[in-house]
Amino acid sequence: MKEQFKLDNQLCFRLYTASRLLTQAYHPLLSEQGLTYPQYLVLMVLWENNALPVNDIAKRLMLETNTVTPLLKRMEMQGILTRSKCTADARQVIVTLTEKGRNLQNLLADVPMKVGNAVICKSVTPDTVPALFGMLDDIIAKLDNQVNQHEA
Amino acid sequence: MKEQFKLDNQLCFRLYTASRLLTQAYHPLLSEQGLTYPQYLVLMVLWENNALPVNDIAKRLMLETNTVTPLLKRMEMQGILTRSKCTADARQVIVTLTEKGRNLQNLLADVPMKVGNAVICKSVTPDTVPALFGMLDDIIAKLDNQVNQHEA
DNA sequence: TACATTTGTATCGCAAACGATATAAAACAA
DNA sequence: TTGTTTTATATCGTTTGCGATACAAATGTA
Repeated sequence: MKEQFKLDNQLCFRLYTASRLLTQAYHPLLSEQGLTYPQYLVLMVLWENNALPVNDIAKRLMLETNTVTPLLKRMEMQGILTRSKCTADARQVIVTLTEKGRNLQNLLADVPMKVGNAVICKSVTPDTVPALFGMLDDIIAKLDNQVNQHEA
Repeated sequence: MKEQFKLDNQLCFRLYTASRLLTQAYHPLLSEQGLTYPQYLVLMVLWENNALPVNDIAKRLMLETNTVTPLLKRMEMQGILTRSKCTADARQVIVTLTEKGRNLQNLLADVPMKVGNAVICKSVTPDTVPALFGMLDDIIAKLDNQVNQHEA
């Protein structure tokens, strides 16, 4: 059995598992407001930028529009945001938060702290988080470059 | 805008994105053999342990059986493994690799190195990977405990 | 202007994930 | 032994992700 095939030596499996479990930690907090984790991500983007075209939201989340479009439609049906054709460029769909969407920030005010506390452990503390962020950001940048280079 | 709601301050979004992008890096290599990344994870478990009940596979991957069962059925249809009732305990379904499933290890021999090279970057090197593994393992253990305690 | 190309978004199909629930077999208890 | 609980899997429904593709609007070009 080659060492490289052992599950315990896989970075991807760790990222995949940590991502799933941390997303699950959000679940009870978000479902109180009828939200999923990807919907919460869209909200964070729109809280920073009240109105954006679909493409900008997708780029910010590093997702494809074919993932984001149905997600936005579901959020529109919940009255969290509106989708409207841009007059300047009729191809674009501008996504705008509603009052309800903006107000969700207040209703979710304690989510970041609760989830933050849930991950604090021996090796992950306010002191070490910047290093962890740095490594993850580097991995993301490296992989993103490779995908983009492959396309070009 | 509260600092805690900014996308750039989110651990979960980084894990989620890094996981997705790294899984995408596997895609061209795995699709050559008609495999998906979760199927590759199942293979790694079974290469370590030629035959296992469904539950053991699910526990090793920290997934629910309702995720693993359909995954295994698809792999069975591809002739990678077999699913058979256990005679000692008729509730269990024992999953066993076929010759084809075992042989996939040879066909995928260069995958770990290729993907490994794809993530090497400034802050992620053979020297720093152990620290990264440690932090991710701690996060996973902490979150797993909280879920299990919540159940008990 | 006419035509080709690019861009922005959406549709389609399939494979995960996972909460909720069902079902049968085993283990346990009265 | 009978009834209850637990265990191992599976089914169902919904939401993601994403590759492949479609399509209309905008842009570039001959």
